[in-house]
Amino acid sequence: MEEAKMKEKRQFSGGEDPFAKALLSWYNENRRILPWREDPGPYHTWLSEIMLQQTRVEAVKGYYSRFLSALPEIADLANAEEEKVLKLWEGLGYYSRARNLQKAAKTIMTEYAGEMPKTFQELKKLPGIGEYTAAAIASIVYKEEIPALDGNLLRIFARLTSYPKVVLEPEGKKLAFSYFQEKMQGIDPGDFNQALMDLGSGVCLPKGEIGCKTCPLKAFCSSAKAGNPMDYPKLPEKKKRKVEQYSIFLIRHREELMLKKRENKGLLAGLYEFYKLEGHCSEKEALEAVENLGLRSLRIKALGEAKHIFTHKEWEMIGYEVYCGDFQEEGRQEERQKEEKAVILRERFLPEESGKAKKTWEKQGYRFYSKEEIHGELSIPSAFAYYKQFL
DNA sequence: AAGGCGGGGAG
DNA sequence: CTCCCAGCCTT
Repeated sequence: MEEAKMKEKRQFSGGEDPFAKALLSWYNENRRILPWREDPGPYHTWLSEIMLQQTRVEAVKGYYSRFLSALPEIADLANAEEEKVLKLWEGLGYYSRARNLQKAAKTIMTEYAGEMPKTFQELKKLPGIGEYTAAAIASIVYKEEIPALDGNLLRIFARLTSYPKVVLEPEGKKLAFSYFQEKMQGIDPGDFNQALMDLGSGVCLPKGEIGCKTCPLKAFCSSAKAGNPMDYPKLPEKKKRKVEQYSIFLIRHREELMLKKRENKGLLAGLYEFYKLEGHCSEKEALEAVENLGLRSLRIKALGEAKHIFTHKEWEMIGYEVYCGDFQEEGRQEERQKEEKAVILRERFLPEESGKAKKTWEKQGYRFYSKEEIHGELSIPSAFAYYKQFL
């Protein structure tokens, strides 16, 4: 009911060009109702486009509304703690997007008087905004006639023209750009772009059951005529993933757990991780490692194996949970003796002189965090999803 | 031009 | 398992 009403409210003019007319007419009937479309504006469109980079619409919806509730205006984003922004992004992936988003927000506040720049060229200067995103914002919000070439538009172009080469390469993008820009003249460019995106996600699918029968552009499609749309787009050669092995440690002391904030660049930048060693170590080696950190281990439990697949690498992990006693001078004698009885693998007393080696973990950047801190503030990536269940 | 950078859904 | 997703940045 509500949906039908909103659709009715907007009509999309396809102009006189038959291609655009067919596309926009289809869009008018079949467009998706999405939060960022129904409540548009520079900040909303920008946020949605960043979240949607290499990410499915369904995955974004929840993050989008939660993010906007927490940070409703660009100024709120600019002034927020980085930790908070990352927490809002936790699990969404490509975390540099979150950092760049906030960096750009700060730039907008200081260099643009708090107002989003309004042209493709200016938008593209902001961190995290590349060719596609600048085109998307410029066309949707400011009606600039620029095709927003994402995976959908490139795939559709390749099929429409039976493009014989890899369309993702510069030459293919250039041709696709000209092709669509010519057809979007005189039409709302935001609608044109989004119509193609919806067509790509609902009809002109990458694989599976392709919807040529219902496609509004069939009459214009070279590969459909030839009967081989699935031969396009031509794909680049794929590369092998590198496999890495790690041992993951849930090191507990009293009610706290040892974690480290990762470096601010590279893989999973700025996120938190468990104590971790390269390679798969045995239970015995695990205990030695813990003791080398300057900790007194009481119990160890194998948590099992887990695998996480990234785009370009693969982690094979084994995990241990290690309970640690108080450090040397801490704790009462009585309690310690009780703890020692709980040792199931072997007993262990740190010699007094090893007090010097105490807290080696801090030198390596590790710290103990409470459950409240971990759940409320720290962002732990999904790569550790299997071990997060033991939190 | 090539490679790094997440995570998840679908076939 | 493979492919791909409203791509961007660094080298």
